Amino acid sequence: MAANSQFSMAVHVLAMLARSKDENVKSDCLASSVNTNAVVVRRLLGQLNQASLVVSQTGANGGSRLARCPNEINLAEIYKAVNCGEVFALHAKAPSQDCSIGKNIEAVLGCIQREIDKGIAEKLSRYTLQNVFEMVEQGKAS
Amino acid sequence: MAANSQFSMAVHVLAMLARSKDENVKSDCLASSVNTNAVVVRRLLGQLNQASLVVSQTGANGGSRLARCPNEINLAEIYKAVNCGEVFALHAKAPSQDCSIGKNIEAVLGCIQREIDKGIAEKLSRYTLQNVFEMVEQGKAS
DNA sequence: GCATTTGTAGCAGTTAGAGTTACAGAGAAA
DNA sequence: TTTCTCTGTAACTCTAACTGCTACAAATGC
Repeated sequence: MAANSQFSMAVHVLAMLARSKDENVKSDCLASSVNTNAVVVRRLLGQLNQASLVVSQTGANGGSRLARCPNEINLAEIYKAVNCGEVFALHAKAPSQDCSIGKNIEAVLGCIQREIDKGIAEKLSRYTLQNVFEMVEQGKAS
Repeated sequence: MAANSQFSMAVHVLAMLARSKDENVKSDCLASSVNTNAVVVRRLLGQLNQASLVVSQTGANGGSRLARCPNEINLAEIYKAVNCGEVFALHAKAPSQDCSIGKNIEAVLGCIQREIDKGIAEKLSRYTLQNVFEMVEQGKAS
């Protein structure tokens, strides 16, 4: 499966930023906690920046920080920021239009897909970054 | 993203089998409707067979058919049969254990992940293959 | 000016999946 | 029994996507 670990990495990074409050955190520092390369983190921060979740600053004493309070950011926003946003993909190649099923299956699946995606967003939106941060700090997983 | 179109293909194939009732359908026929290769379909049918959703027969007049009535098969089962079953992947490489966040984030994310996956399964289980088949036949997407 | 840090381009390595060919084995029908 | 038809599966290539890395321009504080 498309092991999309971008979301996990994003939550991890944002939790680090939540811990540092208004202080800028360098991509190097984030990268070593996530255990990856600083460039990978900066690419991710670029996406989070486009979604208005973080603010970055170049230059000496630069780095990134949250654009909003941790309790004003929910996981659905994060998911949306880093994901194409579909649980499952529709047909890679269009099915045969000569077949009654091939002709209509995509519309039906698309409809179901949207419903599931809405459900995911709804569930994720119940968690704020603040909630996650607190769970992590308390070392409890629920 | 991990464009996992296996689920779409599986529903497509199973809908074709639902249409053919107890008659065996050849992988060639399924492949041409899905617009892919027969071997790809047979690999998928192997997974569906392991999940007891279809029965296949080798030899002349062989092929595949549903193992159960279409109204006794729901989409959650199909999803489970072809998917690793996680919305998002956890960290590819374990995060730094020297960081309080790195140390606990995986447990927290794992917990959230399981909750979301349960939500997806719950929503998918509301649709039977029969429902999908009828929607496709009627050419309506809801 | 100088040191530091981001943003981003460009490249190599890895992985997952799709598509293809090939062939052994099962099973119906003559 | 032989033959014809299918499935199951292995092996290979191609492609797309992601990761990791180096490099460097531009921004910014001192």
